Amino acid sequence: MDNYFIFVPMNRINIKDLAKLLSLNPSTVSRALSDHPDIKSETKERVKAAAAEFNYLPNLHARYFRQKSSRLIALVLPEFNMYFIPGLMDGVNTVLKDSGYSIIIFFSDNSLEREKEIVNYCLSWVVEGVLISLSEHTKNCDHLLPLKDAGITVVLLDKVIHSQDFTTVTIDDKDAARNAVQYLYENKKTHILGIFANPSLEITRLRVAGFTSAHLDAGLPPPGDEDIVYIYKDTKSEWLEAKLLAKNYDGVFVMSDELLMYSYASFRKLQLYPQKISIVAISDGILPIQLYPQVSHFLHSGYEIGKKAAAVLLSTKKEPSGVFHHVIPIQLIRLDSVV
Amino acid sequence: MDNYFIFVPMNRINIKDLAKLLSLNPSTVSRALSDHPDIKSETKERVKAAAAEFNYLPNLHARYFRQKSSRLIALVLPEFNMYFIPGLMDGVNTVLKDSGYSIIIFFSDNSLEREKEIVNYCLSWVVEGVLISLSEHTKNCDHLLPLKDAGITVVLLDKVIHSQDFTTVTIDDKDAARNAVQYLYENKKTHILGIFANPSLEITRLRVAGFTSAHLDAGLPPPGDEDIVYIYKDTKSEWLEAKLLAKNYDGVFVMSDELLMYSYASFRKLQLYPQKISIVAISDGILPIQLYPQVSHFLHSGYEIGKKAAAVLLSTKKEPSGVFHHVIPIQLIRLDSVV
DNA sequence: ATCGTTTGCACAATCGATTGTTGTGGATAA
DNA sequence: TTATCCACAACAATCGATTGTGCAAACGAT
Repeated sequence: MDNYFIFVPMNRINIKDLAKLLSLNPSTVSRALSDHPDIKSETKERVKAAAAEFNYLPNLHARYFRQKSSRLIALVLPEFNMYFIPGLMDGVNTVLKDSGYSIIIFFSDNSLEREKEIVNYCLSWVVEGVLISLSEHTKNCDHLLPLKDAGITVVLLDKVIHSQDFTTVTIDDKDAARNAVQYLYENKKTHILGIFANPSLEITRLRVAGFTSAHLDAGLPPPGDEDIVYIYKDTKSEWLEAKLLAKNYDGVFVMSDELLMYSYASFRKLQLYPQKISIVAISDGILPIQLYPQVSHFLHSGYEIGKKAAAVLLSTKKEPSGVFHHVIPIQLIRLDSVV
Repeated sequence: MDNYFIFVPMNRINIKDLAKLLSLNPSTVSRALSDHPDIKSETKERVKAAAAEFNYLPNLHARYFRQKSSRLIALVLPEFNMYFIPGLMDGVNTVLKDSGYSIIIFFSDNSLEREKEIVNYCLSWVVEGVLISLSEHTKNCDHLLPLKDAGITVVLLDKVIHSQDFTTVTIDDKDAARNAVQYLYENKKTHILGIFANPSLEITRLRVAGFTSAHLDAGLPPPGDEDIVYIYKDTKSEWLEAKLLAKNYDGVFVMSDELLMYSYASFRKLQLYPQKISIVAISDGILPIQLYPQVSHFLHSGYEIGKKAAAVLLSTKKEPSGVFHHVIPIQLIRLDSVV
């Protein structure tokens, strides 16, 4: 008298069960459900009715395993920030939700090692496409090549490294920074401090380049080392405040929402803004309108980048093509902060 | 002379190829890679070396298909808001990232129909757990029962409906609202307006209940219909402003970040805040400190809820247990807004 | 009546990995 | 010497769905 324990009540119907119920062959059931012309319509209806009645749902692992596809798109993000990422995800989801693809999401936590692990995961899951925003410790895209070799479409977005191997979707970082400075200059600001993130990011280097070249274009003396500050996570706000007071700045360029959030309190506390300086930022658009007074910015829309990247990925899958570097146009949002 | 196009360069190594290369049986390779005691260590090393050299990665569809599991957790969200969801995702990811599970994400777009579709997707993907925050049109959890029947662990979080069928993780909504009002009352505010979201949400009803009962506890007259406003997406701000001026309010309770964002401009524009009224909100904590002046709030942390829900899910999978309703403690963050 | 041609379905192989069972050579014990 | 056992791998079935092929019945044309 053994004891039998039933751990999982297997009440899940598969295609074989369904076939048995209908006295048909599984292959017939499969073809009926996918409207194969070989199956007469009466049979199709019987099969579909039974499938609905018994709540048959195909096992996608089995299906995609056989079909050598997965209908899975990986979204790989370096971290979760409040500003840019939500819009990006929204944009990606908007494009993919009705395409039959599901989104599998990974966070690299800004670690190259983890990014490599994730690449392996993507290969193991046989995903059909990868949307990736790189970690800040990633210096090249070699670790993504196995994806390409496996025939998996890869699109880099936002935090990218330009190369001839992978398509990218970004804003024109250099141009955005250049325009921001020019906008300040047009409003008679000539002493401009630039606040930037980690200089090892391509996105930072490009924005610094734009910042610098705009000075030259405007006939201003090029910014000195003291006019460009790089802020890391552990930078003390006192240090920034000293920089702010070191010169008689009349304009500030802030390269991201995180930095705007970080530095805004100092502007207010030192009574620099709006009294003495004007501010222009590059931003996703949410934070600047929440602040008081608001901040003019060049709109760097995560939503648009996400939408574009997902769309590019889908169209590349439909019709393979070469490597492109897509640039999302930016847009000046004029608010209070430049006078 | 036909033309042959090679669409996908199949350079992916599977376990059979590896076995052939090593003159071994696939089963031996499989056991070697998983350190089965039947395989001698010399063979194991040969196999592992070859696997590394040829970059062998297991096909997880095949593996999990055979093993009847998937190592996939579904995260189902009603929409993407800037305040609560990012923290929630961060919390979920923090717990799951090292557990061997991958996160597959779905957005219901606040549609019950889509939610049902997603349930089917979860079944089709044979996910091992579902973390779900319900859509605002969801009135009961019947559509989740198939998940339960299939033996899939389900945890409702934040936007939930309490029932005896599913475990939930929330804050004590009623208590949070009650405490908020009490806090205002302790600061001598006696004419309080409550700003609430869609009254069909359980979360709204609970907070309204707390709002009302706190009046009674404090000996205040219960709030009239005019003291409770429900704001939908298309509500005009003029309407709210009329309400704000209709009575001589000295306190306002705002039930969420979205509503705080929505109404804050009106408070400022009408010069009610900080001049005439005090504000207390329930918030994820980000927005209130960005506003100027800042807003005191009861911290409703998406991060904590996400972490807890994911942890509960994992522990339930390890050791199945009954239905629990977990409540995350809230915490008062005193900032400028109550005087 | 005979020979195609459809029509409609069954049969069987297959995807890649895991796992229960079987088999073999060598060492040890009887 | 023969029987027994163990270590190590090979063999084969299996998961659920898809898909190439085979084949009988039905039909039409000659």
